[in-house]
Amino acid sequence: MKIDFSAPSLAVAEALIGASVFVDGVGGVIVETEAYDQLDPASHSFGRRTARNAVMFGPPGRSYVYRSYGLHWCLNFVCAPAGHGAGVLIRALEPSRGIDRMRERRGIDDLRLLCSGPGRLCHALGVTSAHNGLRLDRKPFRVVPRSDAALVVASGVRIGISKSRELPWRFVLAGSRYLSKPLVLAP
DNA sequence: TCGCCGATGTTCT
DNA sequence: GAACATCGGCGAT
Repeated sequence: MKIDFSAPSLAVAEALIGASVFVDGVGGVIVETEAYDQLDPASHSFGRRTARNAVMFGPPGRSYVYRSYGLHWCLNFVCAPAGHGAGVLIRALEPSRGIDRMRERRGIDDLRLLCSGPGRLCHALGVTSAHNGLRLDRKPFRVVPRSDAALVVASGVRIGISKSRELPWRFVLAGSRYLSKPLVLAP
């Protein structure tokens, strides 16, 4: 089974929980995602196509990397058919491979803090603007679908946004200790 | 453990 | 000139 990135962002965000992502062999299990799309005021692709969000309007199955608050990088997977401006923000991983490399880059030891946040995981995996627009099925990326059919996915409201806060478009691996923040259910 | 706050670049008004 | 899909440090509890 492969992940179908041409599906809507909500479906992809749910399907990615329990999958693994690696950049040059460094990465882990995805435990937290958020869906965004063109009709969503909180999305970078809301409204019209611009230089920054261009990749979101391109073919699915590519990375969209942007700078957040002038300091951090954030990694998204573009999804839905080309032109839809949809994507999934990868918010947290449970580290599994290249842990020493991650500790080196992050300058901390605590496994739980290595990748528990969108900025943190990009730092740990070495993701920068150089990765913007790259295909996810080629080096340096590798995305492995989940194998555990029994895992439980929970959903709640997204984090750090001011618009469309009520939408339950955040997905997490239920019970994971590697989330950026606890899940908050939709009102 | 929690919450406030500054850092800092890019985008949009 | 304001807002922002964040993080880490600091002081208060």
